[in-house]
Amino acid sequence: MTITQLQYVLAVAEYKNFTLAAEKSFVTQPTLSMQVQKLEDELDILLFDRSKKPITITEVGKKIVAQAKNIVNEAARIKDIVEQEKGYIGGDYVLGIIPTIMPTLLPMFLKNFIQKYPKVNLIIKEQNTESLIQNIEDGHIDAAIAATPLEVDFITERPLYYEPFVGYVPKEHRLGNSTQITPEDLDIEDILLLQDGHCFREGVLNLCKTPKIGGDHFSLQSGSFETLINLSNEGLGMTLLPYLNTLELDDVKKKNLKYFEEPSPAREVSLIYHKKELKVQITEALRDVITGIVRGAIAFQDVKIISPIHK
Amino acid sequence: MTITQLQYVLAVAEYKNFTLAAEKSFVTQPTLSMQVQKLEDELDILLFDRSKKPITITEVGKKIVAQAKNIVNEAARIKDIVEQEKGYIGGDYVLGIIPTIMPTLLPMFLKNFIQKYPKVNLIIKEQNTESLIQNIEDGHIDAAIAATPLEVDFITERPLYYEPFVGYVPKEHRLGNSTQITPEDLDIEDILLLQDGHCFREGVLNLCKTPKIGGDHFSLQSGSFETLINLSNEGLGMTLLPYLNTLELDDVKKKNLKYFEEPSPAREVSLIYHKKELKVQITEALRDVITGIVRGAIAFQDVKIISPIHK
DNA sequence: TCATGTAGATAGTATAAGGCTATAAAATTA
DNA sequence: TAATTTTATAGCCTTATACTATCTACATGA
Repeated sequence: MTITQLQYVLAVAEYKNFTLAAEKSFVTQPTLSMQVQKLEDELDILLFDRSKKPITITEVGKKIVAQAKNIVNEAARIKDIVEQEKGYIGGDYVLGIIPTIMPTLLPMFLKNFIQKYPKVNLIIKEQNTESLIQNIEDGHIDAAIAATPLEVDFITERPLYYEPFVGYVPKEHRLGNSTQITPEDLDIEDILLLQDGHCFREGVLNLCKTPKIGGDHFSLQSGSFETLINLSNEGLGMTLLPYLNTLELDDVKKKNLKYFEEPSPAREVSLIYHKKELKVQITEALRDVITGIVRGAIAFQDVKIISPIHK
Repeated sequence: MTITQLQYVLAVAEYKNFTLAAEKSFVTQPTLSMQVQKLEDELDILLFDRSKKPITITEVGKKIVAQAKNIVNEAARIKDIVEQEKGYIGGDYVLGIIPTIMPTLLPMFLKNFIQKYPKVNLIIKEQNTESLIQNIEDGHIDAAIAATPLEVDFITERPLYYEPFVGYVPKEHRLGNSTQITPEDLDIEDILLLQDGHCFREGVLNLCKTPKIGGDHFSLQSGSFETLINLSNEGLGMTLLPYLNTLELDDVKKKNLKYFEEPSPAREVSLIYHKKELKVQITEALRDVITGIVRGAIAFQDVKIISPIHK
């Protein structure tokens, strides 16, 4: 039994296809097939049922795959330990970011980070929270930036900042004349929200439903806040913007912003990664850069965190 | 990097000697040396300082060794999973037992166990608690039977039974006429104890010192209770016997037994093993056999457990 | 001091492992 | 049934991993 064989098994388990698994493992299909067979012979057990299409994993196979994940992860940490020892910060690093954070946060730290750590090849992927979690589990993403808390058992969350929400209320709206707003002012019937995540829970906003417009169900898949603002201006209701998104608005639109009374509802934005930490130094470096930069940009005192998950 | 290489590194780390490590790994010294070198080359780091005698492990080496232990352990579990799946209960199984439990407990379950699981090659080692813990950490012992709680972080304890202590008091002794005794009756100055372990702590007996006789320090290294009884009969003081040891005494000696008032002080005897469980099925089988047999032999209700460790 | 012993490194070699290309076989899809 | 996709097999080459034999470095003691 070798670590390589276990990696091949993991690839097959993931892609349910030997040819594809071989490609992803950067070897030819026969090479991978042979190694998987060898392991099956050695253990004298069938890991995959090749008679079905797509290939299925046997019951023992599932247990072995789970354990193989462990082993491969732990083995990867050896390399980590060595790099940490050498003080080397470099190599590929895949960072996932959810769409509603990407456009505002990335420009703030990217240039700074790649200047400071030129040997790191940062690969950014925009994905929704669900995909991020899956990819972290599979080891395709080294860390991600998302709204927390997520309460996923294999994920470590390191809060980066707390970002208050700001109301965007056109003049014609029923709240158009108020200077400050409170969570109680909000009404599910005239508020526009992105589908991605933010579940405004009990005690704060209590709007844990699919956004509606009028009576029609209407969901904005990976829409931008720009779209929400435009819809809002069309009289379809008010909306909520994360604080960082309000900074780049033009003066006309800024006039429609209504801040919440403190404690302002806010989202917790965290760097998340697998509990079996890999590339620790890069993750720490990234966290340092982001918190250092954000510290200046967001200085709200009293916030109330809104959980992004639907229970 | 291969699992084999990591195993070789572990062997060198343990024996601090390449030749011996090679022997224990059942390969020749050059083979092992080469593989260790190859790993060092691959990681581009020195794991061992060969200039010193005996060999020392570098700082990085220590971290790598710790991680290698993890990996090798996790890899061993693969075999475990397969055997569990096949329902196979067999192979070598090394069980450690402390000297004060060995002579009474082993005869009770050994025959039964080897009949029930003929494919298991049970290897029994008598060792003190300290050695057992070390050997469990090093993977040389699969499980052990010892007095608990030990509070060792990498060890799982599974209590087997609670064994009360019984006083052995010769007629001439100051307590010779009492029918029952209490912990308060005991006096460090006239009690004979084995050095191995049992630390009678606050709240129960509070005799956490090296046994004395008269004023002279006198310690019985791995002595038997037989010796204690003989010394006691010589007028050197009373002693304490674990319940199971009292069953085999002759009638004359049995008359000197004084039971404690309930709650009787007792030791907790547990099956202990590494948290990264290996050979789970055998361990479970062993536990089943022992608890099944002991259930009949010990039926005390109210006991107060004495911790075996010195704080 | 010099022989002697002990421990680790090195050299040379046989066998096995792990990779490749080419191709066959099996199963699915058109 | 033909075409396509997917996995298994065969044959070959290179590298790894084991071995034996030997060398080197360093203690140790006569």
